[in-house]
Amino acid sequence: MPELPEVETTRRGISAPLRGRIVTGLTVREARLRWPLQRGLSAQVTGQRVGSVGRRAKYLLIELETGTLIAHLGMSGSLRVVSPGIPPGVHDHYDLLLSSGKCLRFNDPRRFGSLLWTRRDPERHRLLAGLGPEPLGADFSGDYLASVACGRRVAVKPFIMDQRIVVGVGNIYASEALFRAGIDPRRAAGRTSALRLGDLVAAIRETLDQAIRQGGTTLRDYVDPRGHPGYFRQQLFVYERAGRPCRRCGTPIRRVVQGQRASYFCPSCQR
DNA sequence: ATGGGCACCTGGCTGC
DNA sequence: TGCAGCCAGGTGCCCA
Repeated sequence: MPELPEVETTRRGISAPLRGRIVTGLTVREARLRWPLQRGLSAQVTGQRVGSVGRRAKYLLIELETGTLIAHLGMSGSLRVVSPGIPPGVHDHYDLLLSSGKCLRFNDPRRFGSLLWTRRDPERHRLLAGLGPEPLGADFSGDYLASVACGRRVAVKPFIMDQRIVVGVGNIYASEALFRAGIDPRRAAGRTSALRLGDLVAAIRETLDQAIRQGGTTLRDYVDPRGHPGYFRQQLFVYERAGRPCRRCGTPIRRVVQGQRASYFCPSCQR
Protein backbone atom coordinates (compact mmCIF):
# COMPACT_ATOMS: atom_id res chain seq x y z
CA MET A 1 0.00 0.00 0.00
CA PRO A 2 0.06 2.89 0.09
CA GLU A 3 2.24 4.23 2.83
CA LEU A 4 1.65 7.60 4.42
CA PRO A 5 2.44 9.74 1.33
CA GLU A 6 -0.01 7.79 -0.82
CA VAL A 7 -2.72 7.98 1.85
CA GLU A 8 -2.12 11.71 2.30
CA THR A 9 -2.24 12.24 -1.48
CA THR A 10 -5.52 10.34 -1.50
CA ARG A 11 -6.87 12.47 1.36
CA ARG A 12 -6.04 15.67 -0.48
CA GLY A 13 -7.63 14.36 -3.64
CA ILE A 14 -10.92 13.20 -2.13
CA SER A 15 -11.35 16.05 0.32
CA ALA A 16 -12.88 18.67 -2.00
CA PRO A 17 -15.20 16.26 -3.89
CA LEU A 18 -16.51 14.87 -0.58
CA ARG A 19 -16.73 17.78 1.80
CA GLY A 20 -20.23 19.18 2.19
CA ARG A 21 -21.84 16.51 -0.01
CA ILE A 22 -24.62 14.27 1.20
CA VAL A 23 -24.04 10.52 1.16
CA THR A 24 -26.83 9.12 -0.99
CA GLY A 25 -25.88 5.47 -0.60
CA LEU A 26 -23.19 2.86 -0.28
CA THR A 27 -22.97 0.09 -2.86
CA VAL A 28 -21.05 -2.92 -1.62
CA ARG A 29 -20.02 -5.51 -4.19
CA GLU A 30 -17.55 -7.40 -2.01
CA ALA A 31 -17.87 -7.22 1.77
CA ARG A 32 -15.02 -9.63 2.50
CA LEU A 33 -12.24 -7.13 3.07
CA ARG A 34 -9.61 -7.25 5.83
CA TRP A 35 -12.45 -6.67 8.24
CA PRO A 36 -15.80 -7.73 6.82
CA LEU A 37 -17.97 -4.71 6.01
CA GLN A 38 -20.57 -4.19 8.69
CA ARG A 39 -24.07 -5.25 7.61
CA GLY A 40 -26.44 -2.35 7.26
CA LEU A 41 -23.60 0.11 6.86
CA SER A 42 -25.33 1.78 3.93
CA ALA A 43 -28.39 2.57 6.05
CA GLN A 44 -26.13 3.98 8.79
CA VAL A 45 -24.43 6.50 6.55
CA THR A 46 -27.04 7.39 3.94
CA GLY A 47 -28.45 10.90 4.24
CA GLN A 48 -25.53 12.32 6.17
CA ARG A 49 -23.43 15.29 5.16
CA VAL A 50 -19.67 14.82 4.89
CA GLY A 51 -17.59 17.07 7.10
CA SER A 52 -13.83 17.08 6.86
CA VAL A 53 -11.68 14.26 5.51
CA GLY A 54 -8.79 13.62 7.88
CA ARG A 55 -6.00 11.13 8.24
CA ARG A 56 -4.45 9.32 11.19
CA ALA A 57 -1.50 7.10 10.32
CA LYS A 58 -2.59 5.25 7.16
CA TYR A 59 -6.27 5.51 8.02
CA LEU A 60 -8.53 7.99 6.21
CA LEU A 61 -11.19 9.50 8.44
CA ILE A 62 -14.34 10.58 6.63
CA GLU A 63 -16.33 12.56 9.13
CA LEU A 64 -20.11 12.30 8.91
CA GLU A 65 -22.76 13.78 11.22
CA THR A 66 -23.22 10.84 13.59
CA GLY A 67 -19.84 9.15 13.25
CA THR A 68 -16.76 8.55 11.13
CA LEU A 69 -15.98 6.20 8.25
CA ILE A 70 -12.48 4.82 8.69
CA ALA A 71 -10.96 3.68 5.40
CA HIS A 72 -7.70 1.78 5.01
CA LEU A 73 -6.12 0.99 1.64
CA GLY A 74 -4.23 -2.14 2.68
CA MET A 75 -1.41 -3.18 0.34
CA SER A 76 -3.01 -2.63 -3.04
CA GLY A 77 -6.03 -0.39 -2.47
CA SER A 78 -6.90 2.94 -4.03
CA LEU A 79 -9.81 5.34 -3.90
CA ARG A 80 -11.00 7.30 -6.90
CA VAL A 81 -13.73 9.84 -7.44
CA VAL A 82 -15.64 8.72 -10.51
CA SER A 83 -19.09 8.76 -12.06
CA PRO A 84 -21.07 5.76 -10.74
CA GLY A 85 -22.18 5.15 -14.32
CA ILE A 86 -18.70 3.90 -15.19
CA PRO A 87 -18.96 0.09 -15.06
CA PRO A 88 -17.11 -1.22 -12.01
CA GLY A 89 -14.07 -3.45 -12.51
CA VAL A 90 -13.49 -6.82 -10.84
CA HIS A 91 -11.83 -5.37 -7.75
CA ASP A 92 -14.06 -2.34 -7.27
CA HIS A 93 -15.46 -3.39 -3.90
CA TYR A 94 -17.56 -0.43 -2.81
CA ASP A 95 -18.91 2.91 -4.03
CA LEU A 96 -19.79 5.69 -1.60
CA LEU A 97 -22.45 7.60 -3.54
CA LEU A 98 -22.59 11.36 -3.26
CA SER A 99 -25.19 14.07 -3.86
CA SER A 100 -22.87 15.61 -6.45
CA GLY A 101 -23.64 12.68 -8.74
CA LYS A 102 -20.14 11.28 -8.29
CA CYS A 103 -19.00 8.42 -6.09
CA LEU A 104 -15.93 7.41 -4.15
CA ARG A 105 -14.92 4.04 -5.60
CA PHE A 106 -12.61 1.63 -3.77
CA ASN A 107 -10.45 -0.77 -5.75
CA ASP A 108 -8.28 -3.35 -4.00
CA PRO A 109 -7.08 -6.55 -5.72
CA ARG A 110 -5.71 -8.11 -2.54
CA ARG A 111 -8.59 -7.09 -0.27
CA PHE A 112 -6.34 -6.13 2.64
CA GLY A 113 -8.09 -2.78 2.83
CA SER A 114 -11.11 -2.06 4.98
CA LEU A 115 -13.99 0.30 5.67
CA LEU A 116 -15.09 0.70 9.27
CA TRP A 117 -17.73 2.81 10.94
CA THR A 118 -17.57 4.30 14.40
CA ARG A 119 -19.90 6.63 16.26
CA ARG A 120 -17.22 7.51 18.79
CA ASP A 121 -14.04 9.54 18.56
CA PRO A 122 -12.09 7.63 15.88
CA GLU A 123 -8.87 8.07 17.88
CA ARG A 124 -10.41 5.80 20.48
CA HIS A 125 -11.21 3.07 18.00
CA ARG A 126 -9.52 -0.23 18.83
CA LEU A 127 -7.34 -0.09 15.71
CA LEU A 128 -6.23 3.51 16.22
CA ALA A 129 -5.90 3.71 19.99
CA GLY A 130 -2.35 2.37 20.28
CA LEU A 131 -0.77 4.25 17.41
CA GLY A 132 2.47 6.20 17.81
CA PRO A 133 3.07 9.82 16.84
CA GLU A 134 2.67 11.21 13.34
CA PRO A 135 6.08 11.39 11.63
CA LEU A 136 5.49 14.92 10.39
CA GLY A 137 4.20 16.17 13.73
CA ALA A 138 6.09 17.89 16.54
CA ASP A 139 5.88 14.85 18.86
CA PHE A 140 8.23 12.87 16.65
CA SER A 141 11.73 14.01 17.59
CA GLY A 142 15.20 12.59 18.00
CA ASP A 143 14.76 12.64 21.77
CA TYR A 144 11.50 10.72 21.51
CA LEU A 145 12.97 8.09 19.18
CA ALA A 146 16.03 7.64 21.37
CA SER A 147 13.84 7.21 24.45
CA VAL A 148 11.72 4.45 22.89
CA ALA A 149 14.71 2.75 21.23
CA CYS A 150 16.57 2.40 24.50
CA GLY A 151 17.25 -1.27 25.24
CA ARG A 152 15.47 -2.50 22.12
CA ARG A 153 17.29 -5.32 20.34
CA VAL A 154 15.03 -5.36 17.29
CA ALA A 155 16.65 -4.12 14.07
CA VAL A 156 16.09 -0.45 13.37
CA LYS A 157 14.19 -1.06 10.14
CA PRO A 158 11.34 -3.15 11.57
CA PHE A 159 11.49 -0.81 14.57
CA ILE A 160 10.57 2.30 12.55
CA MET A 161 7.92 0.31 10.69
CA ASP A 162 6.23 -0.53 14.02
CA GLN A 163 3.14 1.71 14.04
CA ARG A 164 3.31 1.95 17.86
CA ILE A 165 6.71 3.68 17.53
CA VAL A 166 5.87 6.02 14.67
CA VAL A 167 3.07 5.72 12.11
CA GLY A 168 3.10 5.86 8.35
CA VAL A 169 6.58 4.50 7.61
CA GLY A 170 6.11 1.47 5.39
CA ASN A 171 8.52 -0.79 3.57
CA ILE A 172 9.60 1.63 0.85
CA TYR A 173 10.19 4.72 2.96
CA ALA A 174 11.83 2.78 5.81
CA SER A 175 14.59 1.65 3.44
CA GLU A 176 14.81 5.08 1.82
CA ALA A 177 15.02 6.99 5.10
CA LEU A 178 17.69 4.64 6.49
CA PHE A 179 19.75 5.18 3.36
CA ARG A 180 19.46 8.94 3.74
CA ALA A 181 20.46 8.71 7.39
CA GLY A 182 23.38 6.37 6.58
CA ILE A 183 22.15 3.67 8.99
CA ASP A 184 22.37 -0.09 8.29
CA PRO A 185 18.79 -1.47 8.48
CA ARG A 186 20.09 -4.48 10.44
CA ARG A 187 21.53 -2.40 13.27
CA ALA A 188 19.75 -2.92 16.59
CA ALA A 189 17.50 0.06 17.40
CA GLY A 190 18.93 0.29 20.92
CA ARG A 191 22.50 0.29 19.60
CA THR A 192 22.03 3.36 17.45
CA SER A 193 23.27 6.61 18.96
CA ALA A 194 20.86 9.39 19.86
CA LEU A 195 22.64 11.60 17.35
CA ARG A 196 22.05 9.12 14.54
CA LEU A 197 18.43 8.60 15.59
CA GLY A 198 18.07 12.36 15.31
CA ASP A 199 19.38 12.12 11.75
CA LEU A 200 16.92 9.32 11.13
CA VAL A 201 13.98 11.43 12.30
CA ALA A 202 15.08 14.18 9.91
CA ALA A 203 15.49 11.66 7.09
CA ILE A 204 12.03 10.16 7.66
CA ARG A 205 10.47 13.63 7.62
CA GLU A 206 12.35 14.68 4.50
CA THR A 207 11.58 11.46 2.63
CA LEU A 208 7.85 11.50 3.44
CA ASP A 209 7.58 15.19 2.74
CA GLN A 210 9.22 14.90 -0.67
CA ALA A 211 7.12 11.85 -1.52
CA ILE A 212 3.92 13.73 -0.67
CA ARG A 213 5.01 16.58 -2.93
CA GLN A 214 5.53 14.05 -5.75
CA GLY A 215 2.12 12.47 -5.21
CA GLY A 216 3.55 9.32 -3.61
CA THR A 217 5.22 6.28 -5.14
CA THR A 218 3.58 4.02 -7.69
CA LEU A 219 5.16 0.58 -7.98
CA ARG A 220 2.20 -1.37 -9.30
CA ASP A 221 -1.35 -0.53 -8.31
CA TYR A 222 -1.41 2.83 -6.66
CA VAL A 223 -3.21 5.73 -8.33
CA ASP A 224 -4.44 8.98 -6.79
CA PRO A 225 -8.14 9.90 -6.77
CA ARG A 226 -7.88 11.24 -10.31
CA GLY A 227 -6.31 8.04 -11.55
CA HIS A 228 -2.75 9.37 -11.80
CA PRO A 229 0.31 7.48 -10.51
CA GLY A 230 2.77 8.97 -8.01
CA TYR A 231 6.14 10.15 -9.26
CA PHE A 232 8.42 9.57 -6.27
CA ARG A 233 9.67 6.28 -7.73
CA GLN A 234 12.23 8.22 -9.74
CA GLN A 235 13.76 9.53 -6.51
CA LEU A 236 14.23 6.13 -4.85
CA PHE A 237 17.83 5.52 -3.79
CA VAL A 238 17.64 1.87 -2.82
CA TYR A 239 14.14 0.36 -2.93
CA GLU A 240 13.91 -2.45 -5.51
CA ARG A 241 17.40 -1.56 -6.74
CA ALA A 242 19.23 -4.73 -5.62
CA GLY A 243 22.44 -5.25 -7.59
CA ARG A 244 22.31 -1.82 -9.17
CA PRO A 245 24.92 0.79 -8.30
CA CYS A 246 24.37 3.06 -5.32
CA ARG A 247 23.45 6.52 -6.61
CA ARG A 248 25.92 8.04 -4.17
CA CYS A 249 28.98 5.73 -4.28
CA GLY A 250 28.42 3.11 -6.98
CA THR A 251 28.55 0.09 -4.65
CA PRO A 252 25.93 -2.53 -5.62
CA ILE A 253 22.75 -2.20 -3.53
CA ARG A 254 22.03 -5.22 -1.35
CA ARG A 255 18.73 -6.88 -0.55
CA VAL A 256 18.14 -8.73 2.72
CA VAL A 257 14.96 -10.03 4.33
CA GLN A 258 13.87 -8.76 7.74
CA GLY A 259 10.60 -9.84 9.29
CA GLN A 260 9.55 -11.41 5.95
CA ARG A 261 9.97 -8.04 4.22
CA ALA A 262 12.67 -7.06 1.74
CA SER A 263 15.13 -4.40 2.88
CA TYR A 264 17.49 -2.59 0.52
CA PHE A 265 20.63 -0.77 1.49
CA CYS A 266 24.08 0.33 0.38
CA PRO A 267 26.67 -1.66 2.36
CA SER A 268 29.15 1.16 1.91
CA CYS A 269 27.03 4.23 2.73
CA GLN A 270 25.10 2.60 5.57
CA ARG A 271 26.72 1.43 8.79
C1' DA B 1 7.20 -6.89 27.41
C1' DT B 2 9.60 -8.42 23.38
C1' DG B 3 10.63 -10.56 19.11
C1' DG B 4 9.51 -13.60 15.55
C1' DG B 5 6.43 -15.90 12.49
C1' DC B 6 1.95 -16.64 10.21
C1' DA B 7 -2.20 -15.32 8.24
C1' DC B 8 -5.30 -12.85 5.23
C1' DC B 9 -5.73 -12.29 -0.61
C1' DT B 10 -4.88 -11.75 -5.83
C1' DG B 11 -1.94 -11.09 -9.69
C1' DG B 12 2.34 -10.61 -12.17
C1' DC B 13 6.61 -12.40 -13.28
C1' DT B 14 10.28 -16.08 -13.79
C1' DG B 15 12.00 -20.31 -14.93
C1' DC B 16 11.49 -25.11 -15.94
C1' DT C 1 1.88 -23.21 -23.56
C1' DG C 2 1.32 -24.54 -18.74
C1' DC C 3 2.25 -24.45 -14.29
C1' DA C 4 4.75 -24.18 -9.88
C1' DG C 5 7.05 -21.01 -7.14
C1' DC C 6 8.12 -16.61 -5.62
C1' DC C 7 7.24 -11.88 -4.81
C1' DA C 8 4.46 -7.59 -3.75
C1' DG C 9 3.23 -0.73 -0.85
C1' DG C 10 0.01 -3.71 5.66
C1' DT C 11 -0.86 -5.25 10.06
C1' DG C 12 -3.45 -8.07 13.65
C1' DC C 13 -2.74 -11.99 16.20
C1' DC C 14 -0.49 -16.03 18.11
C1' DC C 15 3.36 -18.21 20.25
C1' DA C 16 7.71 -18.78 22.90
